[in-house]
Amino acid sequence: MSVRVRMAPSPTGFLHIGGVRTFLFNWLFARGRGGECLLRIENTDTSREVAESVAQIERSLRWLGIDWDGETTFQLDRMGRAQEEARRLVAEGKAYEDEGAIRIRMPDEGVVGWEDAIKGRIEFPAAELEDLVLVRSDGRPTYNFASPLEDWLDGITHVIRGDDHVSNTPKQLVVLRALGAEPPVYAHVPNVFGGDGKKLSKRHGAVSVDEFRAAGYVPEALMNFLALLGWAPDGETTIMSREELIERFSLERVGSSPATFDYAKLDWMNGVYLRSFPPEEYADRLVAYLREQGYDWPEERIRAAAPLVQEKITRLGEFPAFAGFLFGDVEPDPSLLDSRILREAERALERVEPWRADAIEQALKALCDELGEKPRSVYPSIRVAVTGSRVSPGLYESLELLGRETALSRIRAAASVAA
RNA sequence: GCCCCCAUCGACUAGCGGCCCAGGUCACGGCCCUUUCAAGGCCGUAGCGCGGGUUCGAAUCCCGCUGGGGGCACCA
Repeated sequence: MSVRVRMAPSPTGFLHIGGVRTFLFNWLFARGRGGECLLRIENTDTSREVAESVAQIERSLRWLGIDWDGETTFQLDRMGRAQEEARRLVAEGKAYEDEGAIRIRMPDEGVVGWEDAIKGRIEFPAAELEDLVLVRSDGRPTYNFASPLEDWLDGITHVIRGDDHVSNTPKQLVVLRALGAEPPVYAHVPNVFGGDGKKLSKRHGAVSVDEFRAAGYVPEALMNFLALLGWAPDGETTIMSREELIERFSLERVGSSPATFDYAKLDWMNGVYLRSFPPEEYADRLVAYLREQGYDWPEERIRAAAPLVQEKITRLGEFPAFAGFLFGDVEPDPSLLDSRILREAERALERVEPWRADAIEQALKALCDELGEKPRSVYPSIRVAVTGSRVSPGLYESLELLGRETALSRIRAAASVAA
């Protein structure tokens, strides 16, 4: 039997990272088995749905590298079919009308249960189930009717969704049974928390895919990190390519307890990916990122700066603050400047030929010897004068890139304002 | 209130009765390297929620408790 799953976001604004993790599990599961992965928008409620948010959802998924088969479908499009099926159930005596709405009869004894692919056997006492509204009095189907109905019509074999749907499952199982449908395999993945044991939300940090993108995370890292939230191939492996993720993913190894989103670990992992890119690719990504964020800095200069920061920043978003001195003026803090050292540095640097990092290094080292000081006591002043900060990329490379003229004029200017 | 789910270092997890006085990764601490910051190397702190069982033997199985989460709509 070939596998078919579906990702079913509700079109309420942005794409939440917790939901993305669930979609990722669907996607990895399907792709790992040569199956299909559908994208279905769950909008039985017309008032809330917005075309724009659907477009945003699609854009976010694509950016992450999650694709889907066929056209995006809308739950609402099958309203007619839902009404038809509901009427059929009434005719068969399995449902009944109630003040203009149609309700299904729930069994009133025994249990309704299933073998959850992640949580194992789950059962609900039938007495807990109330006769569910299938179709509202205004004719629109409810979620708990439309969703299983569509799963059936679409031939969904595995419903992999959030934990919060566990209590909907018995209802949907009854609906499916009444419809005469073979129920799919259900797999309920635990929630994602933010540090305090509460559902991940804005107060914990970034939550939408767009925010992570804007902060300079790369999709490979985000995907790798998300995959490991609640799933592990073994106890050792942490860095895995998209292909490896697909190959190794399995529902059996998804844990049943909720996971906490650890931003620090994501940062670390993003750094691992950033450092692993070949220099040209790193530069490509950096340029694309800065363009996306609206920086109009010259591309050649960004490319030249890329190697200076690749080992040092963990998110592309750190680039402007870290290497911005290469693209605009600086305002060094006078109290961090030493005019004597700066004048000596100016003198030493004037004669450097050619203006390259290695020659600059020689000159500066020689200066240190001359002054009888350690680099650590003479460099800070120069660094601050030239980069505007005590933290920066390598000093020699920074000076080279900046050019002799700019470098010297910054040093001169700094010397004159030094405290 | 009722129903359902969950429970290993601060975090993600490995562990599916003996190989575990519990392993890996992040974070944290120390040392080394070092022009700052990173990166890298080495070392370290830290955990099976509690109480009963079952068993020769339990982190692993069972029961209870406690704690956390989710759900009880003509929302999705």
